[in-house]
Amino acid sequence: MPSEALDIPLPDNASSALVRKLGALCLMSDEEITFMEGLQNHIVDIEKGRDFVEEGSDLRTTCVISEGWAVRYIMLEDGRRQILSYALPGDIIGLHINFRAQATYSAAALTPLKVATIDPRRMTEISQKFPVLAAGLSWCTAREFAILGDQTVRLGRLAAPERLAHFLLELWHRLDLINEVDGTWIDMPMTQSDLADTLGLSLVHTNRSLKTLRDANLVTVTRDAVRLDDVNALMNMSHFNPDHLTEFSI
Amino acid sequence: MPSEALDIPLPDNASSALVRKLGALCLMSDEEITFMEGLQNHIVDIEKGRDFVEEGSDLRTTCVISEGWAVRYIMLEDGRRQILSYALPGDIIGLHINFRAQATYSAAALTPLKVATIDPRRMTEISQKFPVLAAGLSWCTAREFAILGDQTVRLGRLAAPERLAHFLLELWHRLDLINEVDGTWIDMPMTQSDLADTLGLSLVHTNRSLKTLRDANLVTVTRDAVRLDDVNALMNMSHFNPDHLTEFSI
DNA sequence: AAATGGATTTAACTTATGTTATAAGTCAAT
DNA sequence: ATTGACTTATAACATAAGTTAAATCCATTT
Repeated sequence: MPSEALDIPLPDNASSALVRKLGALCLMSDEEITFMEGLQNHIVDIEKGRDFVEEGSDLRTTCVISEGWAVRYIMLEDGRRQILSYALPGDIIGLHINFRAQATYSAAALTPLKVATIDPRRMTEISQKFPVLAAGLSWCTAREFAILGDQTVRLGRLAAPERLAHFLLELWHRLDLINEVDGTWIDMPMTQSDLADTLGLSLVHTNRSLKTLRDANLVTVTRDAVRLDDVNALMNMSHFNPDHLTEFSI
Repeated sequence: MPSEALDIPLPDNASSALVRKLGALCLMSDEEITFMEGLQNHIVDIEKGRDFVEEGSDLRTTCVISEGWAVRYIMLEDGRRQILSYALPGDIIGLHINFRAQATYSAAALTPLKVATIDPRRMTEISQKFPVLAAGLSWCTAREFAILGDQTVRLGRLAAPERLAHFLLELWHRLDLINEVDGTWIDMPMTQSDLADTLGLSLVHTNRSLKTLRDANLVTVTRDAVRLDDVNALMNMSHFNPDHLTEFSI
């Protein structure tokens, strides 16, 4: 209603995930929406499991996730792997790569992926020409930092079942923001092994922790989804602070 | 030499830590240096131990560390604390706070601190008017992300003595970049309890890990400093990848 | 000089998590 | 249907890390 009065079109479902995400927090002009959509006209398909950023290699492309899920991760020489973050639709990988020659992480497709690849210099262009978009991207950056902060607490200070609960809640909130949840069901395209590498646990202990939550009637697990059966209990046990994410939802 | 030929003054020791840091990677014009220094004309002193950012409270100030060390941290209701990152001279806390009402972390002074407080809108101004400075700040952001990524690997996948070695190496490299190391000596203004909250360990186990490194002749520890006695061995045991930081040192 | 309080160090014990092994479930390809 | 590769589930055992407690060390104040 207010948007009609102001003649500013709210980005609809036909828009890219990034524009929908940014549209949720700032009123963009037609010109800005058009520019942002135009940035993403080069879409590539990436098959499930494929690495599309490799640590140490030249990184000269900004990737906007259009459809599907990706992970950023670091692999040690001895095979240990740590997943750094999940990139969901609308998320950006490599927003800040000016001056950077080499990627400090790898990225892989957890599902079949559609990615808009953008010349990072065009992102810089945004800051100069479109202050509202620039603020939107700055907001995305702040949000990334908040998510990484929570990830640090999770790994550093939570016990295994707490970590799992905390992570599921984060996913749920993030997916909710982009309208990809169905009630308290969450897609789980990753294997328990991926989950282990996310939570800093062994595969076996990840499975044990999942069983702990199941046995406490906190979650229901199916092959490729999880339902949060008691969100409050999960929040309490894991000290999850939704403010860190919902701050970013207006 | 090249800088004289081009009539571009290299920022000297009289400059702020941030300008020195940025000067190490991009050639700034006189105007840019002056602007950047002018931004930091409001310096406040913060006593050791004081909290100067509090999670949940309004955050409307960007802080540039001018002298001293600070930590960003998150505290759980039950007293568990996790340090998210260290802010050293030249580092910025709250660079991306547009739209953000509330801090998602707290920050405290590890040492007596001199901090330049800046209206975040003036930082936005930079992006529009000074492309070189904007690129410099983007570089700072990318570096933060690389450091947080390493922190995630440290907490998620390294054993206690590995974590400690890895962290010490990170500090050493970061301090080296701002000329605050003396050989392989590193200042250690934090207590072992702070260290524990950094590494996601208990105080006792942090102390044990320190002893492990001491007994292996890898480090020498004094009251307020640590010497890295065998950098190569420390790098090998902790899988430290200096590229993640030195990428940022040209 | 004594006293105080914080920081470090170490020991003894408990617990959480990792490791190895094996079985069972699932899915895709034949 | 049958295989094979991957994934999930559990058990038994080993080890790393947490907890509690107490002693020593240090810096600061009295």
